Amino acid sequence: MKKTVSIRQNHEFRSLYYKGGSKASGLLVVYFKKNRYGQNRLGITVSKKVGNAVTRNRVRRLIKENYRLMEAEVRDGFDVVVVARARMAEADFHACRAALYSLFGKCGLLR
RNA sequence: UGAGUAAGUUGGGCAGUCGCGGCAAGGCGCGAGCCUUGGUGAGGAAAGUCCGAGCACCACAGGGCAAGGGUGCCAGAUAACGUCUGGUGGAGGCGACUCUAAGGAUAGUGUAACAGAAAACAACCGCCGGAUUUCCGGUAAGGAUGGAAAGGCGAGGUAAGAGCUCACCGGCGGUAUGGAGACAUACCGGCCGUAUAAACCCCACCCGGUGCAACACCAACAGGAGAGAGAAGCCGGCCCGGCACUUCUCCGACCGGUGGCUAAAGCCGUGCAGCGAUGUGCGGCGUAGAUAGAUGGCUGUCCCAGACAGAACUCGGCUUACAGACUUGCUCACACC
Repeated sequence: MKKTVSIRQNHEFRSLYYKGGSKASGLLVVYFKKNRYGQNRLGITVSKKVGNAVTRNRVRRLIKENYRLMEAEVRDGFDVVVVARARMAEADFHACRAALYSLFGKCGLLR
């Protein structure tokens, strides 16, 4: 199984916000854009509005884990950034999973 | 048993399963890297970044003074501290115990709103004496104001009063004794104008600045500087010279890579010294090191249903947040013997 490649550079995030498509729900916002690497890259943004360091870590892990589990069903060749909104602080695994599937579906990222 | 007080420990457990970061071993690959196995992987506050150190660079390179900042009862502990320990004075509590920014008001300056006559060379009312009515003098006992009113309270004394005199208490100064010291106790003296120094200030002691995004090394592109050679391009009739080309060296240095980066004034047990902080001997352990940032998800199960909260160079403290569970010492009340 391939490891999840992450997006790191700030300019890449900004490029996605500026040029990519996006869909939002109450919990999450997804930005996406076709890239030229032939594989997917994931970036996760959790702002300080969500909570303290522990809460942000938990949210980041939830999103990462859910993405990992559904990665096989996602079309290749996209950069995706998932932004957590404030309400994610109270969300559990299943809520996160539902939101992520719904948004990815709307974005046309699922096979 | 109840109430309290001080100190300490712990900070969901177990099983299955899917994952993540270092490390080690083995394997595959020219290599970048990949795979397998093993072991390891957040806190008591990791937090706030408030003090003190190590370490790094910059500045000064010796010393003194000034400025600015900090500390402020005494003694000790410590690498150091604004921390800690043991004391002293003061405050609170029946008590165990707790709290205390606790030098100097006789170096000087300032301030003390409102009220009040007066807030520090006190006379408004009152009281007493003399004039006789409107004034002069004495007086801090009483009234009234205030957070504070000229040591407190009682007696003597007096025209009325007053530390004017005396006893006790308090404060100040001196002497003696005890103590390492802060201080304590006793005696003597005169009765000495309050509070405020987290007001200026005075005194004593201490202090250079910036921080791991420090700093060191490796380094691509652009750019800059220098050196050498050439018969060969351009300017030129030719030489010199200049420009361009090529080679080398140096500077520079984004993104990036490596180091710094974890063994440390370390932790556990125990003996000795000390009231204690702590020191020291012996034995054992050697315990995260990421770089967009690793500790998580799911399922089952148990219980008292899980608080505050996430390492980012490293230590010693302080401060703040915190559900619950547990241990020990001591105090008070009640009951029993």
